[in-house]
Amino acid sequence: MPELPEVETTVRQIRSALVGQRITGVRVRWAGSVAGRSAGALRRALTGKRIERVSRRGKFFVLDLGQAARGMAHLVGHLRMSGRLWIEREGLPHDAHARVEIGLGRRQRLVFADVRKFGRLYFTQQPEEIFGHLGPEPLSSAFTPTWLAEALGRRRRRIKPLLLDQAFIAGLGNIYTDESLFAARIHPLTLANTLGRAAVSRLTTSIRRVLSAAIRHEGSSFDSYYRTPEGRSGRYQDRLFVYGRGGHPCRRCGTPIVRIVVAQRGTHVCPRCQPTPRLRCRAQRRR
DNA sequence: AGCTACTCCTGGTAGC
DNA sequence: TGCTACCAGGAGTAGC
Repeated sequence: MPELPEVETTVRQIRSALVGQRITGVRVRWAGSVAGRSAGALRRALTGKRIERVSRRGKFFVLDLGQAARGMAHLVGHLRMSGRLWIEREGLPHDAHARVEIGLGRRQRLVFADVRKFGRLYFTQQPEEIFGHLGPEPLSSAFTPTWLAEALGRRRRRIKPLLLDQAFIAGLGNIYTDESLFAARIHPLTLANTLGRAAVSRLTTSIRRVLSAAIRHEGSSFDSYYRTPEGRSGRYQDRLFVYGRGGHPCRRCGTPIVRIVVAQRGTHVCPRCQPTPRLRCRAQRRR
């Protein structure tokens, strides 16, 4: 499922083919993929616009359209569970799961495909209305141990659902949250404000390292859903320590990885490397 | 504030 | 072989 590394990989691989292109037309094959407006309205809004910039914010991809002087418009999208983007030659038979096709110059088109139909495209003048609530980018300079320690200290919440909360940090999903917590040797049920300075420091480093390594390996592909725009599977799934490895031996200590459910999400932990938080330890110390 | 349940949706698979 | 039932899961929302 596309998280930050998969969206980053996608954006990097479509950027050079898109920037400078003018949109020649739009075909919506599944109206539900377009948020907030009709297929016709999206076509009228996009047709004729020039793509100036392609970027990412959290798990959203962003196409900046038109000239800043005349007020930028933006095509923002979220791939959710099974969305994909790629560029192909105009005239090919369309993909079975193609939901929106955007005509470009040079007889090419940008395809937004999505098996499970959870993904969405938004056309907007005000992208902050769509992703303004997002927390900091974990690979930016704003994401520091100091910031994280302060932010965690204010939350009485289990660390895993907090890391999955896009308003807290942008871009982490189920896979990279489990991997980051394992790398930091933190149990997913630990209360955020009980983490010590050393643990917060490890967590900061782990999140950055896990995401960077996943980007270097073009993300993770488990099922047939995620492929890069160039058609390759990701390679990071072969390097995972816990996600999807329930019952298999921990790569660090050999203890079988356990799958539990936290906040309705499958969650993978090494019971030895990530000891269960003992909420009574304060009371015990007092005795 | 933070938890759970529910919704959207399909392909894959377990069970019969 | 072919059927049904169930599950995964990002994020928004409702209700407690």
